[in-house]
This record gives sequence, structure tokens and C-alpha cells, in this order.
Amino acid sequence: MPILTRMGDVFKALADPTRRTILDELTERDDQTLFEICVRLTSRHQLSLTRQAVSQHLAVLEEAGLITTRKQGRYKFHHLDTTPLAAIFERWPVTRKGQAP
Amino acid sequence: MPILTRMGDVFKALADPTRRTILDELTERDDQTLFEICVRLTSRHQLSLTRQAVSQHLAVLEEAGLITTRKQGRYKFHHLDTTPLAAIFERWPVTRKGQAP
DNA sequence: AGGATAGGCAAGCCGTCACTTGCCTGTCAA
DNA sequence: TTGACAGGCAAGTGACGGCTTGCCTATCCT
Repeated sequence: MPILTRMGDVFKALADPTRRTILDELTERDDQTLFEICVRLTSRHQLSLTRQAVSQHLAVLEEAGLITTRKQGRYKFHHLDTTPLAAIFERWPVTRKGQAP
Repeated sequence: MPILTRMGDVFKALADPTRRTILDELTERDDQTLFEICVRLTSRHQLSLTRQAVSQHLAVLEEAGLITTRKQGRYKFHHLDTTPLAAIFERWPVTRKGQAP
């Protein structure tokens, strides 16, 4: 798994609303397993998805560098990593009101 | 054209590499017309696209609130607006090294 | 050992999206 | 006023993405 992820992968990963919800879930509670994420997606976000669907979403997020995984026994924990998002602001600086043009 | 744009529209707009290149082009030189953007996409980014293709891309970007348009005679100028990007960081704070956990 | 649990692999379906093609509207200059 | 220029609308096509289904591997607990 390459440390340097392509910028397009980050945007592609963020393009799907389910994947954004997964990031929300990991923001609130980090280092969850695949099944934990499945359960919380259905119980808290009214999303009924197959385990494989969530697994594929997690693969996309990992390829984008937005999450890292850690295997421990038969469990695989998913850790949120928001550092790739910083590249967005370096590319297009956000102009807030009161800033110099 | 609503001022409040859906968050999903922003990510959908950023998902396409051509649209990201258009944002780059407007970052470097703001308030360009459709034809100017077409020319600069082909001459500076080796992208050969139809005028309609670029027009549709601009429509997506405008719907996402990332660009605003201003009609003047038969010209239509496109102005970059990066303020919708700020919502990304408010949603998932970027943790840089040296920050408190 | 053996069943239950956590996860992976691969093929197939269907909707969405990017792009093209063709034609139409509005504006400016000679 | 007529042609050239800037842009818009709409239908059609091909490819990619999200999701499912079915089956397989690995780890843990009696």
C-alpha cells in the first residue's frame, strides 16, 4: 500500500455519499472493524448495505489514503486519516471574507 | 441558482479530473469565457474536448457553487469561488503532526 | 476437531456519467 | 441585414461505478 496516494483517488473516494458517511462514523468512533461499521451504518444512518458493499467502500477509502488498516487476529481495524484532505486546500486556497484578494 | 449548494454536489464536481483542471485554470486566471477555457485546456493541458463537454463541466461546477457566472453581452465569464471547500474541513478536521489528539 | 465468526475474491447487473453530434438562440460588426 | 461569433438544448452512446450473489480462506472458541 503506497504512502503517496494519487490526488484523484481522494476525490473519487469522497464522491460517494456512503463513503462520506463511513468517514463520519470513523470520525465519531475510530478503529472499527468491518462488521462494526456495517452495524452502525444500518442502525444509525438507515443504510442497509451488504457486508461486501461496505468492504469495497473501505477498499476505496484505503486506496485513497483516507483510512489505514491494522490486522489483529481475525479482526481488521480501520483508522481514519484525514491528512490527504490537506492537499485540497493547498491546491485551491479557500478565500474567506476579510482576506486580501 | 441557489446560494446554499448541497455538499454532495461539491464532491461530485470535484470527482472529475477535467473539472479539477478547470478549477486550476481559473485559479491561475479568473473570469474566463467558455471559449477561453476551451483553448487553454487544449493548449496548456493537452486536453482535446468539445465545447459542449466543457460547457457541461462548467454547469456542474456552477451547480456545486464552485464557480459563479456573469453575463456581459454575448460573453459569459466564469468566476472561481472556493468557499464551498471550507465545509470539507469543518466536516473532517485535518489532523497535522504536532496537534493534540 | 469442528463449528462459528471475520473477512476476501470474482463475476454479473444496472444506473449514472462523460462525451459527442446535431440543431437552435442571441449578440456583435461590416 | 447578413454573416460570424459566443453559447445553449437535447438525444444518443459507451464506459465506469456501486451493489449483489455465490463461494472461498483464516482465525477463534469450545
